[in-house]
Amino acid sequence: MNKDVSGKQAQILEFLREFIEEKDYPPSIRDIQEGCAISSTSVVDYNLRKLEDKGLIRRDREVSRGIEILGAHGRRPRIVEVPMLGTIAAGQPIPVPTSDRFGNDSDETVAVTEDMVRGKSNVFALRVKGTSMIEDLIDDGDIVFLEPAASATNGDRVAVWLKDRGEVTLKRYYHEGTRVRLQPANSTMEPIYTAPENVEIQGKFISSLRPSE
Amino acid sequence: MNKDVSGKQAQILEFLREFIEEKDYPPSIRDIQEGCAISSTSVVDYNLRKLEDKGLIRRDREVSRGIEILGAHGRRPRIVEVPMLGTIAAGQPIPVPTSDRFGNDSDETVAVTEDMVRGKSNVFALRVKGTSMIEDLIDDGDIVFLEPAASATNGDRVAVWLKDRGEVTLKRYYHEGTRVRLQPANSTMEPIYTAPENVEIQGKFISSLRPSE
DNA sequence: AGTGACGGCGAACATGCGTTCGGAGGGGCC
DNA sequence: GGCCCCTCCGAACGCATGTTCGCCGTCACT
Repeated sequence: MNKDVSGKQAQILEFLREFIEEKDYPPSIRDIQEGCAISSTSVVDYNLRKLEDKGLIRRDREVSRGIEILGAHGRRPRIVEVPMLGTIAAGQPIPVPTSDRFGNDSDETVAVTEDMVRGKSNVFALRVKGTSMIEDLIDDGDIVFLEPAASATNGDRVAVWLKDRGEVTLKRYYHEGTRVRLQPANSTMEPIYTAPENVEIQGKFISSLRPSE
Repeated sequence: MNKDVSGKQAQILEFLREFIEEKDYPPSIRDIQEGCAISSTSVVDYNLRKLEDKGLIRRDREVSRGIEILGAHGRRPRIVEVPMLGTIAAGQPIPVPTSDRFGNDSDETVAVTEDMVRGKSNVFALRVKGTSMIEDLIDDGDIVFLEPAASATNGDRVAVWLKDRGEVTLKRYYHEGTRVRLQPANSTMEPIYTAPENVEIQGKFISSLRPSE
């Protein structure tokens, strides 16, 4: 079978992409017919079957507009909207992310492709203020994605709540005997030493993103 | 008018999101009816009109499944597929991105939200090999997005083709009198000095992305 | 009680839309 | 020519689906 689509089939495929991009729902067979100047719906059907055979689209039979583009150029990467809960590393407390997501609609969110938060489900985002993690390549203004966590292993980058100071900060976490060392990734800054009871881990670092201004 | 949807309308909206997320095309009114355990199609229609009045969805009348979710939670951020043309900073030449995009379908691409390449149209991506730009927060393994360019102003981060070496590298560009200085952002590395005729600018840095492994 | 807005019901209607079918050119092959 | 395979036509068929319409119960207000 001719694997590389050509002519009419390529045209239909292209039309599919444009239509979906524009309208957010797939075209009907007759939409395709008009859009590609094809004389009969059966020709469209015929070529759609071909495309389906070649694995380029998937059709839900008996369902209006039940066409879905497959393959690298059709499969839309999943987008996740991550709630942006505030700013970190400069004093302000952040609210603990509630598992109750309902009613959050008015909150600011960042939309990212799902590979930024791979696998995780309750991810939240914080905007970084300051350069204390610069050597971990996290700059002022970057966005970090965290997953809720209550504990960490040494070396993890975590958002911690310092009870005595009433602030939240992003640091590397080291439990050293009877104390906890919160290590900035910035050689001009000193680590924070404190008692384990004074720290409350809020989230674990997943990934960071530098918004292109 | 009651702006905050509740009960049945919220349920329908939620069903819409889930259905589209799963199937990639909108549900029919009867799909909604079943999915939300509603007794009549007219009730669905009634509530859809309400939702439309409130500006939460858009309907294409007389069109099957012509429902589109609006608002922050419905509008999918645009995704752009950027061609990944190769690796940069360790010797291998990269092909010049051709303006002829046709037939590129088999090439590897990265899908990112459009804000990573804001405004630009012919962006391409390269995977960074090495740490020569580490102080610009570009690490080994990062992906950089570049726009085609033939010239640059001092301080720009550019991908340049070094004719005598036959390689491409990512550096900061400084034109200094009769020579060009290509400055790594890594204090352990020395700049490259060369003649202007020897360098050919291939692209200008737009943004970088650290894939979460 | 009367009234009117609101949300819901169920049936019928009119179209949208996928599918099917007989048929017709146009190669490639014997 | 005769025979297959691919592609395309046009029309008809029939289920899918959006829409309309009359009617009902509830609630607030008068």
